[in-house]
Amino acid sequence: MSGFKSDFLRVLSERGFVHQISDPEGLDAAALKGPVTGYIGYDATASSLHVGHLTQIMMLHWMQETGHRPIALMGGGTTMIGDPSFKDEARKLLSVEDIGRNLEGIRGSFSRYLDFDGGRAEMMNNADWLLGLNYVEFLRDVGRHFSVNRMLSFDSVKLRLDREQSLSFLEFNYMILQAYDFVELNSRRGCVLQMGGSDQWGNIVSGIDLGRRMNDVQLYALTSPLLTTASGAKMGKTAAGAVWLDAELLSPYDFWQYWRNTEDADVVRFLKLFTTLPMSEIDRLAALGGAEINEAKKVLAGEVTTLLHGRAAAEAAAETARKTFEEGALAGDLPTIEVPMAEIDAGLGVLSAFVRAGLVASNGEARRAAAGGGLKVNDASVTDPTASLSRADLTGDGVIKLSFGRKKHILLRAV
RNA sequence: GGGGGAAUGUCCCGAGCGGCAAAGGGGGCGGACUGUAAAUCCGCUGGCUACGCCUUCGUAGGUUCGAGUCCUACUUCCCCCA
Repeated sequence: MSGFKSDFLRVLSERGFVHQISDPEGLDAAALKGPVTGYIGYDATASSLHVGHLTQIMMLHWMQETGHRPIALMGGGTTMIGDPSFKDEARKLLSVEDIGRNLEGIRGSFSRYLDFDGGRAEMMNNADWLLGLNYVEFLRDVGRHFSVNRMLSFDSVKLRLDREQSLSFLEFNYMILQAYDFVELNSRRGCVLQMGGSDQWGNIVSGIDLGRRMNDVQLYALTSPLLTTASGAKMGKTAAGAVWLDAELLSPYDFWQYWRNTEDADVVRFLKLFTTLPMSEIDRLAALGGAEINEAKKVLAGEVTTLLHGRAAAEAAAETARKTFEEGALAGDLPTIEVPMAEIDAGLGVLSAFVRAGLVASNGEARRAAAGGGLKVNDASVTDPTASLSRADLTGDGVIKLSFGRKKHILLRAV
């Protein structure tokens, strides 16, 4: 698997980013000869990227680190269509306004990982060339190179066809547009590599074929493995939803916690993929066993959070976690909600306080959680569901600590 | 075009003689054990102003004291024949 001569492929390979490469020797040689331009596309299906995208972002990061030129391609055009790959049903079409808003949200995340100064990296948007296409012209220039027979044979649409779920003509075109993007980037920027998750293989290879047919150029594909945790769950999902990169949607503290709670079996793999620590350091951490592996998890959480939110935010998160979990003390910068003092004086029910804090979804859930011993007010279990909070529950700092389970804590601040 | 079957708790799979808030899994959450891990064991897994009330079984009607369960039409999917 290794034996690559270029820094670029050697690093990606030893850190576990490589699933498939279309022409490993050819790409290795190209990367050895000089700077290679490569891209990854991101569709604007949500207002923020999440942990599932992080692998792809790190690949662009390493590309730049090893002396090449990454392009982050915003899918302002392709998001209008929606990628049907491996989806069992069509996704709802997003409005133009939503797409625009989502793109804005996504853009910000990249600056933490890529240095855009002096054209060392670039952000582009396929809306710039896709939206103005002339239909008939496009069909004659590009469409004629695609075989429907072949497109129907791809694994990515197999699920849909097997279930005889409708695959609309709109979605069917996604692959063609993505292939066209690749060729367009090749013409515009000399881009010869497209990377992506393993589910993108078919789409990427279509672009390679199209490049050869239209312009007789040699393009390359590199995909990363689909990430799951050691126990088989998809990466980046928690009870609360996706693990967002945008601090507005997921606080740095919660982001840090997500990594801190990594399963033992995943720690080394994640250190390689999601941090920039040198391999020697990772090897050292990998040697930790038993309870000591918690140190490795803290390093993991610290490094990943630092990359995304900065050193200060990472240290604050680590400190809050230390106080909360290791000292059992009340850390002042836990997530906080504000409640008017008048409501507390009026006797705010414990159950509704937990609902207000967003720790549980309903009074009923709060009631059940209390019955199961899962609710705590200032570290004391709630046994009476009809109890109310009062001024007397306020700690010295004027807050009440609400805990659901051992890991979720919210401060209720009276104002 | 003809014939047969199926849609269940808005996470998924899946049982369901006309009395059902609806079996059982998975997943998730909580508890115990640990190391803020995994594995294991236990509990919970419609809503509410809560010994009662309200809303749920593809959609819309109907029969019935009462329907997820029976009838009709429609929608979507699966299988067989042409």
